[in-house]
Parts: sequence; C-alpha cells; structure tokens
Amino acid sequence: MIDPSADRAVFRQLADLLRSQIETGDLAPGEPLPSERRLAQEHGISRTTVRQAIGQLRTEGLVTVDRPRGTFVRVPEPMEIVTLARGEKAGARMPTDAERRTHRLGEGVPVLVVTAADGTVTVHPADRVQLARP
Amino acid sequence: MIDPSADRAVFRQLADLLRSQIETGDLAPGEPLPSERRLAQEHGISRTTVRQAIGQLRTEGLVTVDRPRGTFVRVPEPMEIVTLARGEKAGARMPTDAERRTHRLGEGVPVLVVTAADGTVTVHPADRVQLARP
DNA sequence: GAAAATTTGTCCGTATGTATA
DNA sequence: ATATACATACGGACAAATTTT
Repeated sequence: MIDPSADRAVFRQLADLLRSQIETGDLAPGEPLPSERRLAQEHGISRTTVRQAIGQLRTEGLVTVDRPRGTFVRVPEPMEIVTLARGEKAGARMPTDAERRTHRLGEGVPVLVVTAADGTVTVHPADRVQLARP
Repeated sequence: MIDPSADRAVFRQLADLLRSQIETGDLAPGEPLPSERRLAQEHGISRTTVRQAIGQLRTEGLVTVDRPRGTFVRVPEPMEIVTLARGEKAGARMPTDAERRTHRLGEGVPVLVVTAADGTVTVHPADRVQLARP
C-alpha cells in the first residue's frame, strides 16, 4: 500500500512496489506494466507521480518504454564475450545522449569502455557484452 | 540558444548546452551550475523543464546534487585498479537502490560486476575502479 | 540567536503533441 | 475516425535544509 504520510516519497514507494514485483517475477520479462493512468487511478495518485516512479525504474535499467505501446519489463539480451588484451584497461560509465542514439542503447544501460595501451578507446553496450581474459 | 519550435525537446536542448559547457571546462569540476530558478528565468522556460534537463545530466553521471546547496559538476575520483583473475568475467550495470546506499554511490554511477569461476560475485563502483589484466 | 531568503524535493493539475491499435 | 498511451511543457504549492541578513 502507498502511504502519502509516510517518510518515503510516494513516487519512491511506487517504484519500490513495482521493482519488487519485477524481482519476484510477478511481473515477468517482456510483460507490460499497467498503464500510467491505471497506476495513477489504482493508487490514488497523479500521473505525474507515476511517471516519476517509472522514470526511476528506467534509469535503473529495469524497464523499457515502447512508445506509445506501453512500458515493459526488460528482457535480458544474449551475452557476448569480449576479451581484454594485454595492457588494456576497462571501466564503465553511463553513455551520453549521443552515444545512446548511435549505439541504440536502452535507458539505464551503461557502457563498458576499453582503453588500449596506445590510448585507443572502444565502447561496448553493457547489456550485451561481458569482459574476460583470453 | 534554446528554440521551443525546434525538433529537439527543450529540456534536451538545455541538457546539451550544459553538457557542452562541462565538456569544454566552461563549467569546471566542483563548480556549481546556476540555480534551477536562474536557468528557468534566463532561458524563459519553466522550472519543471529545467529539472528535466538537470535530471538528464544526473543520470549521465555528469553532475551531483547537494541539497539544498546546489548542483555541481562532478569531481573525478582517483582511480583504483582491480585485476581480472583467470576465469573471471566482468560486466556492468546500474546498481540497485540498496547497492547505491551501501556503496555510497552517486547517481548515474554504474557498478562493475566481477564473477569468478565458482560463481562468486564482487561489485565495484565504476567511478573509482578500473579493470586490468595482471 | 532569530528571521528571511535561497535552493532543491515532492506533488498536484492541466494542456498539447505524436504514434499506435 | 476514435481511443489509448507516452512525451513534453506550463503553472502553482508546500516542505526541508542551508545560507545570508
């Protein structure tokens, strides 16, 4: 239940609720969330607040939005292995807006950044690539 | 200049503007951004829209918010090297809400997830850890 | 110390646009 | 053509914490 008088913000309470439903499989991968209007009516809150909650889950990479079909639980991508060559270093960060578009990255998906000894940088979507030693 | 009639959403235009000021060093690390009200007045847009733009930069990990002092350009952390042992694989994802709290992670900071051959998983903040071969 | 101003956080309501079913 | 659903943008209001007066 969502309690407006609680300490935790309403939109966080709703995000927590949906997140736990995703984690328990109550909302399975590929399944749609209830529409924003549905959620707003069911919980007696405004659509703006619902959007804040869903926005939270989007930045966490838990859901994707297919506009205007709806919002869906993210389906895991098949993983590809990229080997880390000698002298290379790897880190991770969030992509810029431009990188998101060029690499067709979903929201809430970081990138793996591999830097070679000569400074060459390659970027991999972290939802499809894992690093390993050769 | 921000053009409300342009194809790109106003809040994205403002995010682009601020991002480029950060990239060029016009807004240096540790420096505060203008307040939300300032930005709204200067560009003739609503505070809601300004908050959307800043929210974008927060998810990209470019700025941090110290409420209610202001919003600041993120200061890079000193990097630590973690070696990837034989048989280990590494990936990256956004942290859960709980991980964010326990690791004191800022917004927009992914985690590096290292999985050993026996299934043991270790999590590292991506703003402070880079991976390398031994 | 006290009061006022500032700044971000949260929440609501409304309106319009755009793509899909 | 109608209805649905998400995206964008505006406005207002109050709370909480900090800084300034």
